[in-house]
Amino acid sequence: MADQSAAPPRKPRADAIRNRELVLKAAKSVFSTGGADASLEAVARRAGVGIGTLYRHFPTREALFEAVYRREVDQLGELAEQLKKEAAPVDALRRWLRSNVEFVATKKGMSAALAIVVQGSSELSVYSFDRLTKAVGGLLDRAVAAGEIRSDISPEDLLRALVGMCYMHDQPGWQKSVLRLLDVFVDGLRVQAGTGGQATARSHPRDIATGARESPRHKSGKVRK
Amino acid sequence: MADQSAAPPRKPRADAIRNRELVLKAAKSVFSTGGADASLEAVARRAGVGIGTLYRHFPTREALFEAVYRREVDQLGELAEQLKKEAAPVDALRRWLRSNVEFVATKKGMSAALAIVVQGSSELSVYSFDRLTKAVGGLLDRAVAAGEIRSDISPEDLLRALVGMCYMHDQPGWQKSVLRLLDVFVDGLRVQAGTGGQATARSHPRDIATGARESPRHKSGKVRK
DNA sequence: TTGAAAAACGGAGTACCCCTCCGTATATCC
DNA sequence: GGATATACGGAGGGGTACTCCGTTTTTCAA
Repeated sequence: MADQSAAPPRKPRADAIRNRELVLKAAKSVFSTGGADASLEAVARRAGVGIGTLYRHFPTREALFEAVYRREVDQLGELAEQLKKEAAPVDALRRWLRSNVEFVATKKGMSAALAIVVQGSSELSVYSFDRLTKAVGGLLDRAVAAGEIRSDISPEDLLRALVGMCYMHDQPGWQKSVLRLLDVFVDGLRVQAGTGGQATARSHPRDIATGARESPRHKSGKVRK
Repeated sequence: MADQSAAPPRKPRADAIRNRELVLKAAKSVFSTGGADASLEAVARRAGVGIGTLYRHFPTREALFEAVYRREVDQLGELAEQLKKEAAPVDALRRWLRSNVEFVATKKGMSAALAIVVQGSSELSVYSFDRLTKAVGGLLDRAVAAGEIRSDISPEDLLRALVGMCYMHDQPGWQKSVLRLLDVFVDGLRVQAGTGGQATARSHPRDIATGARESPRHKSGKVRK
Protein backbone atom coordinates (compact mmCIF):
# COMPACT_ATOMS: atom_id res chain seq x y z
CA MET A 1 0.00 0.00 0.00
CA ALA A 2 3.00 2.24 -0.17
CA ASP A 3 5.25 1.25 -3.06
CA GLN A 4 3.65 1.90 -6.37
CA SER A 5 4.91 4.69 -8.57
CA ALA A 6 5.65 2.58 -11.67
CA ALA A 7 7.54 -0.01 -9.63
CA PRO A 8 11.12 -0.02 -10.83
CA PRO A 9 11.90 -3.64 -10.08
CA ARG A 10 15.19 -3.48 -8.36
CA LYS A 11 15.51 -5.16 -5.00
CA PRO A 12 17.06 -2.99 -2.31
CA ARG A 13 20.65 -3.92 -1.88
CA ALA A 14 21.59 -6.22 0.92
CA ASP A 15 24.28 -3.99 2.37
CA ALA A 16 21.88 -1.08 2.42
CA ILE A 17 19.43 -3.03 4.50
CA ARG A 18 22.13 -4.26 6.79
CA ASN A 19 23.60 -0.83 7.34
CA ARG A 20 20.25 0.74 7.97
CA GLU A 21 19.74 -1.76 10.74
CA LEU A 22 23.19 -1.15 12.15
CA VAL A 23 22.59 2.55 12.28
CA LEU A 24 19.26 2.11 13.97
CA LYS A 25 20.73 -0.11 16.61
CA ALA A 26 23.61 2.25 17.21
CA ALA A 27 21.31 5.23 17.38
CA LYS A 28 19.10 3.53 19.90
CA SER A 29 22.04 2.85 22.12
CA VAL A 30 23.69 6.22 21.71
CA PHE A 31 20.52 8.18 22.26
CA SER A 32 19.73 6.14 25.30
CA THR A 33 22.95 6.91 27.04
CA GLY A 34 23.91 10.21 25.52
CA GLY A 35 20.57 11.96 25.53
CA ALA A 36 18.68 13.70 22.82
CA ASP A 37 21.38 15.72 21.20
CA ALA A 38 24.13 13.19 20.99
CA SER A 39 26.45 13.49 18.07
CA LEU A 40 25.30 11.84 14.87
CA GLU A 41 28.91 11.18 14.04
CA ALA A 42 29.11 9.18 17.21
CA VAL A 43 26.18 7.14 16.00
CA ALA A 44 27.86 6.49 12.68
CA ARG A 45 31.07 5.63 14.42
CA ARG A 46 29.38 3.16 16.69
CA ALA A 47 27.48 1.64 13.81
CA GLY A 48 30.74 1.20 11.96
CA VAL A 49 29.54 3.07 8.90
CA GLY A 50 30.55 6.32 7.33
CA ILE A 51 28.77 9.49 8.23
CA GLY A 52 27.60 9.72 4.65
CA THR A 53 25.82 6.42 4.96
CA LEU A 54 23.99 7.56 8.02
CA TYR A 55 22.82 10.69 6.31
CA ARG A 56 21.71 8.83 3.25
CA HIS A 57 19.44 6.62 5.27
CA PHE A 58 18.22 9.31 7.61
CA PRO A 59 18.53 12.74 6.11
CA THR A 60 17.76 14.55 9.33
CA ARG A 61 18.10 13.99 13.01
CA GLU A 62 14.34 13.90 13.26
CA ALA A 63 14.12 11.15 10.71
CA LEU A 64 16.48 9.03 12.74
CA PHE A 65 14.59 9.73 15.92
CA GLU A 66 11.38 8.89 14.24
CA ALA A 67 12.69 5.56 13.08
CA VAL A 68 14.17 4.68 16.43
CA TYR A 69 11.06 5.40 18.41
CA ARG A 70 8.35 4.45 15.97
CA ARG A 71 7.93 1.13 17.74
CA GLU A 72 7.31 2.92 21.00
CA VAL A 73 4.87 5.29 19.44
CA ASP A 74 2.97 2.38 17.98
CA GLN A 75 2.80 0.74 21.34
CA LEU A 76 1.30 3.85 22.84
CA GLY A 77 -1.26 3.89 20.08
CA GLU A 78 -2.24 0.31 20.74
CA LEU A 79 -2.41 0.91 24.45
CA ALA A 80 -4.96 3.61 23.84
CA GLU A 81 -7.13 1.20 21.88
CA GLN A 82 -6.91 -1.32 24.62
CA LEU A 83 -7.74 1.11 27.36
CA LYS A 84 -10.73 2.25 25.43
CA LYS A 85 -12.14 -1.22 25.81
CA GLU A 86 -11.07 -1.94 29.31
CA ALA A 87 -11.57 1.17 31.33
CA ALA A 88 -14.06 3.89 32.05
CA PRO A 89 -13.54 7.01 29.96
CA VAL A 90 -11.79 9.30 32.38
CA ASP A 91 -9.85 6.51 33.94
CA ALA A 92 -8.65 5.32 30.57
CA LEU A 93 -7.43 8.77 29.72
CA ARG A 94 -5.65 9.12 32.97
CA ARG A 95 -3.98 5.79 32.64
CA TRP A 96 -2.82 6.45 29.15
CA LEU A 97 -1.21 9.67 30.21
CA ARG A 98 0.48 7.93 33.07
CA SER A 99 1.79 5.26 30.77
CA ASN A 100 3.43 7.92 28.73
CA VAL A 101 5.33 9.03 31.75
CA GLU A 102 6.50 5.51 32.32
CA PHE A 103 7.68 5.29 28.77
CA VAL A 104 9.72 8.38 29.15
CA ALA A 105 11.09 7.12 32.42
CA THR A 106 12.15 3.86 30.87
CA LYS A 107 13.62 4.96 27.59
CA LYS A 108 15.86 7.90 27.97
CA GLY A 109 15.61 9.86 24.78
CA MET A 110 11.94 9.04 24.45
CA SER A 111 11.16 12.43 25.84
CA ALA A 112 13.13 14.14 23.17
CA ALA A 113 11.54 11.90 20.59
CA LEU A 114 8.12 12.95 21.73
CA ALA A 115 9.17 16.55 21.72
CA ILE A 116 10.34 16.26 18.17
CA VAL A 117 7.19 14.48 17.17
CA VAL A 118 5.11 17.23 18.66
CA GLN A 119 7.24 20.19 17.73
CA GLY A 120 8.86 19.26 14.49
CA SER A 121 6.92 19.60 11.31
CA SER A 122 9.26 17.47 9.30
CA GLU A 123 7.41 15.39 6.78
CA LEU A 124 8.43 12.23 8.56
CA SER A 125 7.17 13.03 12.00
CA VAL A 126 3.65 13.45 10.71
CA TYR A 127 2.96 9.78 11.10
CA SER A 128 3.82 9.69 14.76
CA PHE A 129 2.06 12.90 15.47
CA ASP A 130 -1.05 11.56 13.83
CA ARG A 131 -0.81 8.32 15.65
CA LEU A 132 -0.54 9.89 19.05
CA THR A 133 -3.05 12.60 18.32
CA LYS A 134 -5.56 9.99 17.28
CA ALA A 135 -4.80 7.87 20.29
CA VAL A 136 -5.39 10.60 22.78
CA GLY A 137 -8.16 12.04 20.64
CA GLY A 138 -10.07 8.81 20.82
CA LEU A 139 -9.85 8.69 24.57
CA LEU A 140 -10.73 12.32 24.82
CA ASP A 141 -13.75 12.15 22.57
CA ARG A 142 -15.12 9.21 24.44
CA ALA A 143 -14.87 11.02 27.74
CA VAL A 144 -16.39 14.13 26.26
CA ALA A 145 -19.22 12.13 24.77
CA ALA A 146 -19.84 10.62 28.17
CA GLY A 147 -20.22 14.14 29.46
CA GLU A 148 -17.41 13.73 31.92
CA ILE A 149 -14.85 16.03 30.45
CA ARG A 150 -14.92 19.53 29.13
CA SER A 151 -14.91 19.86 25.41
CA ASP A 152 -12.66 22.81 24.73
CA ILE A 153 -9.36 21.01 24.89
CA SER A 154 -7.97 19.49 21.74
CA PRO A 155 -5.92 16.33 21.53
CA GLU A 156 -3.01 18.44 20.40
CA ASP A 157 -3.30 20.59 23.48
CA LEU A 158 -3.26 17.57 25.66
CA LEU A 159 -0.36 15.98 23.89
CA ARG A 160 1.69 19.09 24.15
CA ALA A 161 0.91 19.50 27.80
CA LEU A 162 2.05 15.96 28.36
CA VAL A 163 5.25 16.40 26.46
CA GLY A 164 5.87 19.69 28.15
CA MET A 165 5.55 18.19 31.57
CA CYS A 166 7.92 15.41 30.66
CA TYR A 167 10.32 18.05 29.45
CA MET A 168 11.75 18.24 32.93
CA HIS A 169 12.65 14.60 33.10
CA ASP A 170 16.13 14.13 34.58
CA GLN A 171 15.25 16.31 37.54
CA PRO A 172 15.56 14.45 40.83
CA GLY A 173 11.94 13.65 41.58
CA TRP A 174 10.45 14.34 38.23
CA GLN A 175 8.43 11.22 37.78
CA LYS A 176 6.35 11.57 40.90
CA SER A 177 6.04 15.24 40.23
CA VAL A 178 4.70 14.72 36.76
CA LEU A 179 2.28 12.07 37.89
CA ARG A 180 0.96 14.48 40.47
CA LEU A 181 0.65 17.20 37.88
CA LEU A 182 -1.15 14.91 35.52
CA ASP A 183 -3.67 14.09 38.18
CA VAL A 184 -4.30 17.72 38.77
CA PHE A 185 -4.67 18.19 35.11
CA VAL A 186 -7.15 15.41 34.63
CA ASP A 187 -9.13 16.68 37.56
CA GLY A 188 -9.21 20.02 35.85
CA LEU A 189 -10.48 18.39 32.71
CA ARG A 190 -13.48 16.93 34.43
CA VAL A 191 -16.72 18.73 33.95
CA GLN A 192 -17.22 20.66 37.14
CA ALA A 193 -20.62 20.48 38.73
CA GLY A 194 -20.92 23.91 40.30
CA THR A 195 -17.51 25.51 40.32
CA GLY A 196 -19.27 28.83 40.46
CA GLY A 197 -17.17 29.60 43.50
CA GLN A 198 -15.92 33.13 43.07
CA ALA A 199 -15.75 32.88 39.35
CA THR A 200 -12.02 33.54 39.44
CA ALA A 201 -10.92 34.25 35.93
CA ARG A 202 -13.89 33.13 33.94
CA SER A 203 -13.17 36.00 31.64
CA HIS A 204 -12.41 33.63 28.82
CA PRO A 205 -15.54 31.52 28.78
CA ARG A 206 -14.65 29.65 25.68
CA ASP A 207 -13.13 32.16 23.40
CA ILE A 208 -11.70 29.35 21.40
CA ALA A 209 -13.51 26.07 21.16
CA THR A 210 -15.59 27.40 18.35
CA GLY A 211 -16.17 23.86 17.42
CA ALA A 212 -13.25 23.94 15.07
CA ARG A 213 -10.71 22.60 17.50
CA GLU A 214 -7.78 24.20 15.78
CA SER A 215 -6.64 22.84 12.50
CA PRO A 216 -5.01 19.50 12.77
CA ARG A 217 -2.16 18.99 10.39
CA HIS A 218 -1.38 22.63 9.95
CA LYS A 219 1.61 21.83 7.82
CA SER A 220 3.35 25.11 7.10
CA GLY A 221 6.99 25.62 6.25
CA LYS A 222 10.17 24.33 7.73
CA VAL A 223 11.09 25.16 11.28
CA ARG A 224 14.75 24.61 10.79
CA LYS A 225 16.75 27.45 12.25
CA MET B 1 25.65 42.45 51.91
CA ALA B 2 27.69 40.53 49.44
CA ASP B 3 31.28 41.76 49.37
CA GLN B 4 33.14 40.82 52.46
CA SER B 5 35.78 38.10 52.38
CA ALA B 6 38.75 40.13 53.67
CA ALA B 7 38.02 42.94 51.24
CA PRO B 8 41.07 43.27 48.98
CA PRO B 9 40.69 46.95 48.27
CA ARG B 10 40.93 47.15 44.53
CA LYS B 11 38.17 48.91 42.66
CA PRO B 12 36.82 46.92 39.75
CA ARG B 13 38.28 48.26 36.57
CA ALA B 14 36.27 50.68 34.52
CA ASP B 15 36.68 48.82 31.27
CA ALA B 16 35.55 45.64 32.90
CA ILE B 17 32.33 47.25 34.02
CA ARG B 18 31.79 48.81 30.66
CA ASN B 19 32.38 45.62 28.78
CA ARG B 20 30.15 43.63 31.03
CA GLU B 21 27.37 46.02 30.23
CA LEU B 22 28.10 45.87 26.53
CA VAL B 23 27.95 42.11 26.55
CA LEU B 24 24.70 42.09 28.46
CA LYS B 25 23.10 44.50 26.05
CA ALA B 26 24.31 42.53 23.07
CA ALA B 27 23.15 39.27 24.55
CA LYS B 28 19.73 40.64 25.21
CA SER B 29 19.37 41.70 21.64
CA VAL B 30 20.85 38.58 20.12
CA PHE B 31 18.84 36.20 22.26
CA SER B 32 15.69 38.11 21.54
CA THR B 33 15.97 37.75 17.83
CA GLY B 34 18.01 34.63 17.47
CA GLY B 35 16.40 32.45 20.07
CA ALA B 36 17.82 30.46 22.90
CA ASP B 37 20.79 28.83 21.28
CA ALA B 38 22.21 31.72 19.38
CA SER B 39 25.95 31.77 18.99
CA LEU B 40 27.88 33.26 21.86
CA GLU B 41 30.48 34.41 19.41
CA ALA B 42 27.76 36.40 17.72
CA VAL B 43 27.06 38.04 21.03
CA ALA B 44 30.70 38.90 21.51
CA ARG B 45 30.90 40.20 17.98
CA ARG B 46 27.90 42.43 18.45
CA ALA B 47 29.20 43.68 21.77
CA GLY B 48 32.46 44.54 20.10
CA VAL B 49 34.54 42.55 22.54
CA GLY B 50 36.64 39.46 22.18
CA ILE B 51 35.16 36.07 22.82
CA GLY B 52 37.55 35.69 25.70
CA THR B 53 36.11 38.71 27.40
CA LEU B 54 32.64 37.34 27.12
CA TYR B 55 33.68 34.07 28.68
CA ARG B 56 35.53 35.78 31.48
CA HIS B 57 32.46 37.68 32.51
CA PHE B 58 30.04 34.85 31.97
CA PRO B 59 31.72 31.48 32.18
CA THR B 60 28.73 29.58 30.88
CA ARG B 61 25.78 30.16 28.66
CA GLU B 62 23.55 29.75 31.67
CA ALA B 63 25.37 32.47 33.52
CA LEU B 64 24.77 34.87 30.69
CA PHE B 65 21.14 33.91 30.44
CA GLU B 66 20.74 34.38 34.10
CA ALA B 67 22.16 37.83 34.00
CA VAL B 68 20.13 38.86 31.00
CA TYR B 69 16.82 37.76 32.40
CA ARG B 70 17.31 38.50 36.05
CA ARG B 71 15.42 41.72 35.65
CA GLU B 72 12.48 39.85 34.19
CA VAL B 73 12.55 37.31 36.94
CA ASP B 74 12.50 40.07 39.49
CA GLN B 75 9.51 41.60 37.81
CA LEU B 76 7.65 38.34 38.05
CA GLY B 77 8.49 38.17 41.71
CA GLU B 78 7.15 41.63 42.31
CA LEU B 79 4.05 40.90 40.34
CA ALA B 80 3.33 38.02 42.66
CA GLU B 81 3.57 40.31 45.66
CA GLN B 82 1.26 42.75 44.06
CA LEU B 83 -1.32 40.17 43.10
CA LYS B 84 -1.28 38.87 46.60
CA LYS B 85 -2.62 42.19 47.73
CA GLU B 86 -4.99 42.88 44.92
CA ALA B 87 -6.70 39.66 44.05
CA ALA B 88 -8.47 36.71 45.58
CA PRO B 89 -6.22 33.73 46.17
CA VAL B 90 -7.09 31.50 43.26
CA ASP B 91 -7.53 34.38 40.93
CA ALA B 92 -4.14 35.76 41.87
CA LEU B 93 -2.50 32.46 41.17
CA ARG B 94 -4.19 32.16 37.83
CA ARG B 95 -3.25 35.61 36.83
CA TRP B 96 0.35 35.16 37.78
CA LEU B 97 0.59 32.05 35.68
CA ARG B 98 -0.98 33.84 32.77
CA SER B 99 1.47 36.66 33.11
CA ASN B 100 4.26 34.22 32.74
CA VAL B 101 2.90 33.16 29.43
CA GLU B 102 2.78 36.74 28.33
CA PHE B 103 6.37 37.21 29.34
CA VAL B 104 7.43 34.29 27.26
CA ALA B 105 5.36 35.55 24.39
CA THR B 106 6.97 38.95 24.54
CA LYS B 107 10.59 38.11 25.08
CA LYS B 108 11.74 35.41 22.83
CA GLY B 109 14.39 33.53 24.73
CA MET B 110 12.58 34.02 28.02
CA SER B 111 11.27 30.52 27.70
CA ALA B 112 14.74 29.10 27.47
CA ALA B 113 15.80 31.27 30.34
CA LEU B 114 13.04 29.89 32.49
CA ALA B 115 13.92 26.39 31.44
CA ILE B 116 17.50 26.93 32.48
CA VAL B 117 16.42 28.45 35.73
CA VAL B 118 14.28 25.45 36.49
CA GLN B 119 16.51 22.77 35.08
CA GLY B 120 20.02 24.02 35.53
CA SER B 121 21.74 23.57 38.82
CA SER B 122 24.39 26.13 38.16
CA GLU B 123 25.16 28.24 41.16
CA LEU B 124 23.87 31.29 39.42
CA SER B 125 20.45 30.03 38.59
CA VAL B 126 19.71 29.31 42.21
CA TYR B 127 18.76 32.88 42.84
CA SER B 128 16.17 32.96 40.11
CA PHE B 129 14.84 29.59 41.02
CA ASP B 130 14.42 30.72 44.58
CA ARG B 131 12.81 33.92 43.58
CA LEU B 132 10.23 32.29 41.35
CA THR B 133 9.63 29.42 43.71
CA LYS B 134 8.92 31.83 46.49
CA ALA B 135 6.70 33.92 44.29
CA VAL B 136 4.51 31.06 43.26
CA GLY B 137 4.84 29.49 46.68
CA GLY B 138 3.39 32.54 48.31
CA LEU B 139 0.42 32.55 46.05
CA LEU B 140 -0.02 28.86 46.48
CA ASP B 141 0.16 28.88 50.23
CA ARG B 142 -2.35 31.62 50.47
CA ALA B 143 -4.83 29.71 48.33
CA VAL B 144 -4.21 26.55 50.29
CA ALA B 145 -4.69 28.38 53.56
CA ALA B 146 -7.96 29.71 52.24
CA GLY B 147 -8.99 26.14 51.66
CA GLU B 148 -9.49 26.66 48.00
CA ILE B 149 -6.66 24.65 46.57
CA ARG B 150 -5.33 21.20 47.20
CA SER B 151 -2.22 21.02 49.26
CA ASP B 152 -0.21 18.27 47.63
CA ILE B 153 1.34 20.32 44.89
CA SER B 154 4.59 22.06 45.58
CA PRO B 155 5.67 25.37 44.09
CA GLU B 156 8.38 23.53 42.24
CA ASP B 157 5.83 21.26 40.66
CA LEU B 158 3.83 24.19 39.53
CA LEU B 159 6.78 26.07 38.20
CA ARG B 160 7.95 23.14 36.20
CA ALA B 161 4.53 22.52 34.78
CA LEU B 162 4.44 26.12 33.69
CA VAL B 163 7.82 26.02 32.09
CA GLY B 164 7.03 22.73 30.46
CA MET B 165 3.92 24.08 28.88
CA CYS B 166 5.76 27.10 27.60
CA TYR B 167 8.31 24.75 26.14
CA MET B 168 6.19 24.50 23.04
CA HIS B 169 6.25 28.20 22.37
CA ASP B 170 6.88 28.88 18.65
CA GLN B 171 4.17 26.49 17.65
CA PRO B 172 1.46 28.25 15.64
CA GLY B 173 -1.23 28.69 18.25
CA TRP B 174 0.79 28.02 21.32
CA GLN B 175 -0.22 30.98 23.39
CA LYS B 176 -3.92 30.33 23.33
CA SER B 177 -3.27 26.68 23.80
CA VAL B 178 -1.18 27.21 26.88
CA LEU B 179 -3.65 29.61 28.36
CA ARG B 180 -6.34 27.00 27.91
CA LEU B 181 -4.17 24.37 29.49
CA LEU B 182 -3.37 26.61 32.42
CA ASP B 183 -7.04 27.13 33.05
CA VAL B 184 -7.61 23.44 33.08
CA PHE B 185 -4.74 23.09 35.43
CA VAL B 186 -5.92 25.70 37.86
CA ASP B 187 -9.36 24.18 37.83
CA GLY B 188 -7.74 20.91 38.72
CA LEU B 189 -5.94 22.55 41.58
CA ARG B 190 -9.13 23.70 43.19
CA VAL B 191 -10.39 21.71 46.07
CA GLN B 192 -13.18 19.66 44.65
CA ALA B 193 -16.33 19.52 46.68
CA GLY B 194 -17.44 15.99 46.00
CA THR B 195 -15.32 14.66 43.21
CA GLY B 196 -15.80 11.27 44.73
CA GLY B 197 -16.81 10.27 41.24
CA GLN B 198 -14.87 7.15 40.48
CA ALA B 199 -11.94 8.05 42.66
CA THR B 200 -9.65 7.57 39.71
CA ALA B 201 -6.10 7.87 40.92
CA ARG B 202 -6.23 9.22 44.39
CA SER B 203 -3.41 6.88 45.32
CA HIS B 204 -0.92 9.54 46.31
CA PRO B 205 -2.69 11.49 49.02
CA ARG B 206 0.28 13.55 50.05
CA ASP B 207 3.29 11.35 49.77
CA ILE B 208 5.45 14.37 49.48
CA ALA B 209 4.55 17.66 51.02
CA THR B 210 5.90 16.37 54.29
CA GLY B 211 6.71 19.89 55.15
CA ALA B 212 10.13 19.50 53.65
CA ARG B 213 8.97 20.29 50.19
CA GLU B 214 11.86 18.69 48.39
CA SER B 215 15.35 20.06 48.77
CA PRO B 216 16.03 23.26 46.97
CA ARG B 217 19.57 23.79 45.92
CA HIS B 218 20.44 20.20 45.23
CA LYS B 219 23.75 21.20 43.74
CA SER B 220 25.50 18.10 42.43
CA GLY B 221 28.13 18.03 39.74
CA LYS B 222 28.29 19.55 36.32
CA VAL B 223 25.60 18.88 33.86
CA ARG B 224 27.76 19.46 30.88
CA LYS B 225 27.54 16.65 28.45
C1' DT C 1 53.56 62.25 38.57
C1' DT C 2 55.11 57.85 37.78
C1' DG C 3 55.88 53.08 37.22
C1' DA C 4 55.13 48.33 38.97
C1' DA C 5 51.80 44.98 39.34
C1' DA C 6 47.21 43.47 39.11
C1' DA C 7 43.44 42.95 36.12
C1' DA C 8 41.30 42.68 31.84
C1' DC C 9 41.59 42.23 26.90
C1' DG C 10 41.24 39.68 22.58
C1' DG C 11 41.84 36.32 19.32
C1' DA C 12 44.46 32.31 17.69
C1' DG C 13 44.10 27.58 18.56
C1' DT C 14 41.98 23.03 19.64
C1' DA C 15 38.38 20.09 19.45
C1' DC C 16 34.03 19.07 18.29
C1' DC C 17 29.95 18.85 15.20
C1' DC C 18 26.76 19.25 11.10
C1' DC C 19 26.06 18.26 6.53
C1' DT C 20 27.45 17.84 1.39
C1' DC C 21 29.76 16.06 -2.40
C1' DC C 22 31.88 12.81 -5.15
C1' DG C 23 35.30 9.22 -6.40
C1' DT C 24 35.33 4.35 -5.32
C1' DA C 25 33.38 -0.13 -4.36
C1' DT C 26 29.78 -3.51 -4.71
C1' DA C 27 25.40 -5.82 -5.39
C1' DT C 28 21.87 -6.90 -9.10
C1' DC C 29 20.30 -8.43 -13.14
C1' DC C 30 20.60 -9.65 -17.90
C1' DG D 1 30.46 -12.36 -16.60
C1' DG D 2 29.86 -7.81 -17.46
C1' DA D 3 27.09 -3.20 -17.19
C1' DT D 4 25.08 -0.32 -14.45
C1' DA D 5 22.33 1.22 -10.80
C1' DT D 6 23.20 1.74 -5.86
C1' DA D 7 25.48 2.33 -1.88
C1' DC D 8 29.65 3.37 0.62
C1' DG D 9 32.83 6.34 3.13
C1' DG D 10 35.34 10.10 4.31
C1' DA D 11 37.48 14.46 3.02
C1' DG D 12 36.21 19.06 3.30
C1' DG D 13 33.69 23.55 4.07
C1' DG D 14 31.50 26.05 7.50
C1' DG D 15 30.12 26.50 12.41
C1' DT D 16 30.35 26.74 17.50
C1' DA D 17 32.17 26.04 22.33
C1' DC D 18 35.64 26.93 25.21
C1' DT D 19 40.83 27.63 26.58
C1' DC D 20 45.14 29.78 26.91
C1' DC D 21 48.34 33.22 26.98
C1' DG D 22 50.95 37.27 25.19
C1' DT D 23 49.59 42.14 25.16
C1' DT D 24 47.32 46.23 26.84
C1' DT D 25 45.13 49.02 30.19
C1' DT D 26 43.96 50.57 34.75
C1' DT D 27 44.91 51.19 39.63
C1' DC D 28 47.29 52.72 43.28
C1' DA D 29 51.06 53.67 46.24
C1' DA D 30 55.17 56.17 46.62
